[in-house]
Amino acid sequence: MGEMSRTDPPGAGRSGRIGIGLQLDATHLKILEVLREHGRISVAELAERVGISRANAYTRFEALRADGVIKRFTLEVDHVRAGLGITALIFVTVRQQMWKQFRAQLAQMPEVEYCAITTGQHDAMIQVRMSDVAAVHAMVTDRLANIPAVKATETVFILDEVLHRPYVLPSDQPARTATTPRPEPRRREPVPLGKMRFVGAAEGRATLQRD
Amino acid sequence: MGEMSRTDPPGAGRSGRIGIGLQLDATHLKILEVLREHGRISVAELAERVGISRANAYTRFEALRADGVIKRFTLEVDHVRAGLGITALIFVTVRQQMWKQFRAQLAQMPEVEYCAITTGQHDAMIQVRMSDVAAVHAMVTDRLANIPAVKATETVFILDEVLHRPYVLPSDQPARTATTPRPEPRRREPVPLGKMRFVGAAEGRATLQRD
DNA sequence: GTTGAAATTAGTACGAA
DNA sequence: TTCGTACTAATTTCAAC
Repeated sequence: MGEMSRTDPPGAGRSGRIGIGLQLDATHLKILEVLREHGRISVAELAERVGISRANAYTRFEALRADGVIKRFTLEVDHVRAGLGITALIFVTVRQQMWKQFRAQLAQMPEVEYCAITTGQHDAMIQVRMSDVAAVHAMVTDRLANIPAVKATETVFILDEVLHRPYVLPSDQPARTATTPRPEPRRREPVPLGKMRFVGAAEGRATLQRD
Repeated sequence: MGEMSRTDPPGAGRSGRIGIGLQLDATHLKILEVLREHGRISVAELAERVGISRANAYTRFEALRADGVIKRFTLEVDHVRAGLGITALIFVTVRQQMWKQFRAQLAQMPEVEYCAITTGQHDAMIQVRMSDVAAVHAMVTDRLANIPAVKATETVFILDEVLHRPYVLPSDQPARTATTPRPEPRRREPVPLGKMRFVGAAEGRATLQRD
């Protein structure tokens, strides 16, 4: 089988994309739904589950890869059994104009599973998995605190992961209700006061710069 | 190929596990490292990359599955190309003693990619992917606000995902420095004041209940 | 834990609808 | 585009070392 595709996806890896990409139809989504749960089944079995011919499955499968919709195949592990049973979220306040260094430092931290730049009170959220809580403490105080770009951190622990889907698809979106149609008239129901709160970006965040 | 393993992992799916699980050695970790990047390669090629015989690779591969360390094979998609370019985090305050309903409701929301119970100011964090910001708004006001267990929400948007590893492994952990050895003497360096802040659980969280 | 050979399955190429 | 089939190549399984 080799690697299933020797050719590198044309636009993969680049952030700015040139082509518009292929339009996903229901069959494409079905393929992604099946592969989400069974990323290692053969294309023949994939075709059977989706209800298309094998040749068609090969064509679409390769198209999804070539177009970059499918980035890579991977797997899910049981973190506890893998020896890293403690998960923590670290919210980071980044010193402005040091974003580049912040990103560079993070790239060298293999213990970080996820990092995203966010709006709101903090600037970034980091998710780490550790063997014990002491390791989290060490991570925050020794590793993160030594990064000049890090101004402050706030750590919370994850007590339980209720659900964790590899990804969601447009087909997972609930049908827009009558009360919330598409982006046309900009008027919606009055929101129960004090129940919801959107948090905008902190000042000076417009200076967000890549690399 | 079929599904690579017809036998169901013994302890998979159950939360409380009976067996202790197998002890992962360096070879196991290497296997997981390779599969993390190339979840679809053949076991033959896996053996070659890890540097072991094929039969050995089959044995260990199956052991990792049977023991539940490997939960399932999946893939990564480009969310933008898949049509869901907006990612948001919704921090939820849950009405105490309604955790069970909260979990039940979430299970019926396929648009939620991730949900974890956390310590700190809020009770849970939800990650969603949507086609546009209006959809996030609709999600929060129509879907979440209708859940009685949800007392309040706070939404932040993800501006950029700096890095996203499928999972981290013990072999990804940086070597414990001399300043931070293993959990023995409980004394560490003084932490730069005001730089770090751990946030404990809100009051009444001890009532956390499953299902 | 390793190697080698048989049996099965996967991937490719092609013409037809 | 999609389907069906035949051909080729690779993978898994099983046996012996």
